[in-house]
Amino acid sequence: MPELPEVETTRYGIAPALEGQKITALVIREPRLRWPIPKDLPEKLQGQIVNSVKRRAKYLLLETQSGSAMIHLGMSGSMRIVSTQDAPEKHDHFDIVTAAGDIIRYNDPRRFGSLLWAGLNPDTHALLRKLGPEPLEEGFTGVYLWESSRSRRISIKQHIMNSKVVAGVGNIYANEALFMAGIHPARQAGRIALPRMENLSKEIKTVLTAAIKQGGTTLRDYRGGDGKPGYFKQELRVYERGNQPCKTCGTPIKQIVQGQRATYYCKHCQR
DNA sequence: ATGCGGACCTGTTAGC
DNA sequence: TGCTAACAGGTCCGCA
Repeated sequence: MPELPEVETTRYGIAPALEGQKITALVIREPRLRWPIPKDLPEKLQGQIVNSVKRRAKYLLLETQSGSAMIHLGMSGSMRIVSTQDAPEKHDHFDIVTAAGDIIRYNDPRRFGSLLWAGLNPDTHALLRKLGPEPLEEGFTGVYLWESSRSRRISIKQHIMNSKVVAGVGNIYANEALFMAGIHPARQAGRIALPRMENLSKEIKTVLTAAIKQGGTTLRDYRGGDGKPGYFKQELRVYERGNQPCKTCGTPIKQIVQGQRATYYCKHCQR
């Protein structure tokens, strides 16, 4: 499911039930996520007040006085707010219960997600320390992207999907941004000139911002924290459109595999 | 340092 | 209709 816009949509959905609220319990039903949920996490969280819900890359950070809980949704995770009379369903791996009586419930069929503890300065956590800049912040620019790619022989698509380069650009939005920027996804990152990198950094920001505005992209079963699907799917230009006509020129969209991930592009519009 | 492939899981769909 | 294989929104790790 979730790329950056979907994680951001989830953040909007769950923040009102968490911010300023006291956590009365963390109920774990299945600790075997990508990394096991730490055994001492329930006692760490119990009694803590959530000051704010933030996002770094695709991690949600629940900030409390003593540190932050760090949640990743993996490929198939989602969170929703339920109440005490709602029985847990299949793959509902943990609940965060608040003093107001809300339950923030985590569901993840593939269990690629995680729930970890990050301490008082989450940026120093091993999983966050090496991340590149946030794509929607000022530190991510065409100059940065250009400098980060000199002498790199990897394809531009794999380069922008590398979380050390920029945090949180996943497969859907990498495909879409490259189409919007008119750049062929297989082009070597180190061979793209600065003006085109300026263009690409802008399109990454534009496509992510537009997707957040639409509540994310619902492909199969994704729902935001408020239970609504995302409406960005109708805006997709190339993703999952193999053999269908390019919305700009009509040429059939090509589908290839790069780094074991599906890539879609228009061979006429992208060079 | 860089790049590649494998690994972790379950559910859905395409193909025979 | 039913079985099997391929594929799916992520990303870390180990090896060459």
